[in-house]
Amino acid sequence: MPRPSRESYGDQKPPYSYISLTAMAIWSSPERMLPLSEIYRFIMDRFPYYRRNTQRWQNSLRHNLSFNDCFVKVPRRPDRPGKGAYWTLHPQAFDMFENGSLLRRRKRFKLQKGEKDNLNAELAALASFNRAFLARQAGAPPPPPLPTAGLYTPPMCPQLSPEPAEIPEVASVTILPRERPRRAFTIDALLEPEPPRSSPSPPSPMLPIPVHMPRLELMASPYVVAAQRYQAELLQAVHALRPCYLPPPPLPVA
DNA sequence: AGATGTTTAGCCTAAT
DNA sequence: ATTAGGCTAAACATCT
Repeated sequence: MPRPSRESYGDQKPPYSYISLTAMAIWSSPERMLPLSEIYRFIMDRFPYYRRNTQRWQNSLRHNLSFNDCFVKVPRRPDRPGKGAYWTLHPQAFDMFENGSLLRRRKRFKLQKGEKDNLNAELAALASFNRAFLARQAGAPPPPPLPTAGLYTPPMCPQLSPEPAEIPEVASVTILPRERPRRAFTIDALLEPEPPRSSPSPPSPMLPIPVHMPRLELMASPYVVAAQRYQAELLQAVHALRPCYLPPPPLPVA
């Protein structure tokens, strides 16, 4: 059976739920996170059906983003102003779909109360860090250009092939075992120098999970990695402003 | 003002 | 019959 092409649904409604469509969009992006407008654009580009009645389905999609724990809202980094936050997938939500099929979910992804509280605390700390950074910047001369002024690429985030694989397609995705964030998301913790890295630990076993997605390797926690990375960049800038008060910037996460 | 985000509610369908 | 997932509408809040 030939695999259906990207546009094969034509003006017909594709058989994917909004959750699936949103997951596809997020997955297709190099950073594994997108602002709402980009999610809309992805869906409209690939599925002509959604070029009509935009108000209706976009309302539904926003409802899904807010309602489902599988989507995580990441505050924008302060040097990337714009409307709305970035949306990403919760790393534990990757096996939501039965047999990896995007056509049907295995079960609703629901975080435990404590997990949700922790996540919210992390993200709130991140947001307040951003506010503190902007406030500091407002009262000081602008910092030197940040090292990665262009496209932001999380270090552990592998790139898709330049032309993203057709979506959906059967592929094997490897999920790295969840690991603890190296730093807590508190201002104090972020202002501490990064602890020395121990010798590399032996590779952990991979957990192969078949899903209908482009081939890629997923890190444990995209938003955590992304957030840590940009906080490191911000700290470099802050350090340049107040060199006598702050510890040296963390080592580049290469 | 318009875009974005949150929440509640009701209806439908499929699975259990 | 009950439950869960999905879709839609709508009211409201917040942000740019």
